[in-house]
Amino acid sequence: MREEFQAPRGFHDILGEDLRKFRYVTSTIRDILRRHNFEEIILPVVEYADLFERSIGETTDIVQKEMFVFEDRKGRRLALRPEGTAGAVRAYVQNRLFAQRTYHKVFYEGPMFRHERPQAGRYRQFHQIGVEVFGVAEPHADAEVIKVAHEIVETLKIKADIEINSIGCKVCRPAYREALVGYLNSVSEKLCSVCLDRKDRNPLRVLDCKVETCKEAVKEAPRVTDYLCEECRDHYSKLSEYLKALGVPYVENPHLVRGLDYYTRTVFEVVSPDLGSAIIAGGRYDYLVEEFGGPPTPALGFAAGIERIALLVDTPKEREPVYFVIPFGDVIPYALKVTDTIREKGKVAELSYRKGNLRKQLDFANKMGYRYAVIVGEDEMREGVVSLKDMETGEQVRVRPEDI
RNA sequence: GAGGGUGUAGCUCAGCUGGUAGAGCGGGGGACUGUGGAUCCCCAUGUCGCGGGUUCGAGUCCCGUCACCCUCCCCA
Repeated sequence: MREEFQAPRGFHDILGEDLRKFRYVTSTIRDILRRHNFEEIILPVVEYADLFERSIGETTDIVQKEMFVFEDRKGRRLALRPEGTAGAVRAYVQNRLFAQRTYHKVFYEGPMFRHERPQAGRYRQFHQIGVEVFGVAEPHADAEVIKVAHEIVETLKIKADIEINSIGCKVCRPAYREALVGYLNSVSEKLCSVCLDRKDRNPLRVLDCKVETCKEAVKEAPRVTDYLCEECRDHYSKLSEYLKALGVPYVENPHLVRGLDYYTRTVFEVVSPDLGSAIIAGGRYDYLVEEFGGPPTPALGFAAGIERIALLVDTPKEREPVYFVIPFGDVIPYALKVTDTIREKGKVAELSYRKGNLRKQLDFANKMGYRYAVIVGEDEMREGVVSLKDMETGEQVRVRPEDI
């Protein structure tokens, strides 16, 4: 019996042109992070499920219906990570990084898992690069983190808008929440059924609703920014000032709230108008480290969705600097040696295993996008040289293999 | 989780009211073993996503299922 397998729904292979784009995106981002002096950490893909439940929030969709949860042999509940921040905070506390120095800048890269309906740019296994800054309360850290996000879209030449907001802290959010719920009750007949439910459980998210009548109803709603306490207001206005100083364009979106419970003060999204969704998003989470057993430690970060970004980039189309060695006639031992010599010089060389006349061989090299053809015929062998042809310019010269 | 659409060669797709599978691109070979992006000729593409049903007969109709795409929800 022959059975053909398929990858499970929402899980996919990344190869060929997609992989080229993927690598282009990740290496570009990594290079930006390197210049900002972020330090890499590699985090486990599996954590205890309640790590996410307590940080992201019990009532969020991510926790309620999108986590891959399973039990280990002792019946402990484990989860495939749906995002990176919770694990990063856990690692920060568990490894006592707070004891090493006053602040830390780290980044992670890897797969995340959410059990949701696949769509363009949405997978059950997707990949993120995330950055976190631990131990800095001041808004210039916020500005620099948002600058990194901006640099990413700029460098990759992606059209995107940066939206920012502040959702306050322990001190001011309760009062705002109360005012908001009061307002929402007064317009409840205009809200969609989902929002009626949200109104009591997580009222801030009503502001985010895409239903037209809700958007309309929410226009006159009290604004978080009007309810911020002294410190939060100061933080937010300094952030704006610093972003201007850095030349980072942004728009204030008082309805931006983000879905995860751990955020405080600054939240932001980098939204692609072409995709209609966020490609990078993050914010500040000043209480999470403490909630996870560490010392009180303000922190913030963001995550960038690699697949979504890859949908928006064009990779530069260049010939790979590959030396394609074409043996022609009875010259295999010599061609083997020539290929090896080129590799010893640190260049990329491939000995052609293909059959056919020279025309076909060159045609093949051309199709593969190789930059150089190294023609090794009997004439060349006799003289101890090769004919090196630049496939881009068409120029051809005779050189000794060790001079390539 | 809800709604809708699609699934035929490696890719893009055609295939009428049911009668036993096609085109382009790509691939391989040749014209043409010593110079690529071109032209011409030839060749192979296949459990028609999978399973079941209706029928003398199903790529076509019906049901189920899986995957993908779109919208909603949510999110990177």
